[in-house]
Amino acid sequence: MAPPTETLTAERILEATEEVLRRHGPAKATVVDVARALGVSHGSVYRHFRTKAALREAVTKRWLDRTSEKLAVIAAGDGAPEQRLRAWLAALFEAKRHKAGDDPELFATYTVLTDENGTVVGEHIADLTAQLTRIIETGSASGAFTAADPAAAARAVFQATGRFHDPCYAREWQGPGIQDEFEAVVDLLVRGLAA
Amino acid sequence: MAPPTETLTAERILEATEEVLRRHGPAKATVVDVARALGVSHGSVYRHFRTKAALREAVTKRWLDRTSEKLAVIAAGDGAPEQRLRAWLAALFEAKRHKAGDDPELFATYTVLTDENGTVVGEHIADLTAQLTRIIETGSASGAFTAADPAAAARAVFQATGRFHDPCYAREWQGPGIQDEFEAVVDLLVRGLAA
DNA sequence: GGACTGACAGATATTGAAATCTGTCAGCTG
DNA sequence: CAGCTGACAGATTTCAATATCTGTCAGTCC
Repeated sequence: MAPPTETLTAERILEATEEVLRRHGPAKATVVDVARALGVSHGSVYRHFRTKAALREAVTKRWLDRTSEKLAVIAAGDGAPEQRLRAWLAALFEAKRHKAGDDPELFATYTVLTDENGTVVGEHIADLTAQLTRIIETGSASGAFTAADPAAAARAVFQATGRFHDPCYAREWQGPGIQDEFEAVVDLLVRGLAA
Repeated sequence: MAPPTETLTAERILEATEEVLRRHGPAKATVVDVARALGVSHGSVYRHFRTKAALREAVTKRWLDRTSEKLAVIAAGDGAPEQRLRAWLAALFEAKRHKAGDDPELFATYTVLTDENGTVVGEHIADLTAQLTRIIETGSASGAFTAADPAAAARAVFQATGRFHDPCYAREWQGPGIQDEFEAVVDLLVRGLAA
């Protein structure tokens, strides 16, 4: 299948694993499939990843990191904090909704993997919350927000918008009123922060 | 098992069904089991409920209605709207957390049933949101809240607190910081409503 | 004659044997 | 000798036969 005469790296294995997951889904994607896609024996894959779980965890981390990086650009922007907060939340929602709507099967795969890898997801959430904290801190400094504890406020904002980024709500992201609902929640939260 | 010489009512069937669900769990609870528990043939159960799904739906509705009724008392109370809102949300969270922590198996059963019965759950949510709307309307009238559209605000509050009542978060309700997180979100929302 | 039964057909779930997969490692290969 | 292979043991999954369940209805019993 793939060019067999090329050094086997963790990166190439991850790429092949994503492809296998895309093709077969999370339930039927095996380490043997990954090895076959790479034209090597499955023993070679175990040289780079101790277990199948570790391999899937690494794929999950890659996926989540891609989202983090995109949002970090917005968080580090230089607009008004309130606008940056709105843009950041909208981008998070849009990214998730887009993925879920575009390729529901792949999104289901992604959801299964995140369910298996609580630790990696926890780190991802910590990362996103840290980005939110920075936005709120900027706002507190400029007087746009009045948050005694920006980190706590960031956690509250993240949790209160869960309906618009948590995969367990994915099937509701295609409904008609969803955009209005998103804006209503964000307005309420921004008003609470600015109070 | 049960006294067989007594008229068979929908109510008695529902009671027996709850018991069977409690004992066997949602996957293994059959109509035959329910009939056996009542000392009748399963054909008799089908005289009162057209399908197994309808029977399970009726059980689900009963469960949800019990919660609605308890909360309606708080919603109709006569304290300050802000305090009533806080009390209502706290009662909703406490009720769910208590059920989930007390008897996780029964709660899992309840979760499976609600997943099957989207329509009934939708009505339940509409009911709860209507209660919230009434609280917010009172607050708008008295000047405690400034909500242009109380129904929309109610939906936003309900959705923003999903983490503290939606069963998909049940496993996180036992964690240590959860009470603080709940209060942080409620504070933020109340500030937003009062702004 | 209205409430109930129990046999039935088709759908669904259970079971256990066979196939596949995971993870290891001694040995091959370049 | 570093990287890879492929055979292997134990765990997991698949598959098909078997059993159980759902929903109906003609017939029984007050």
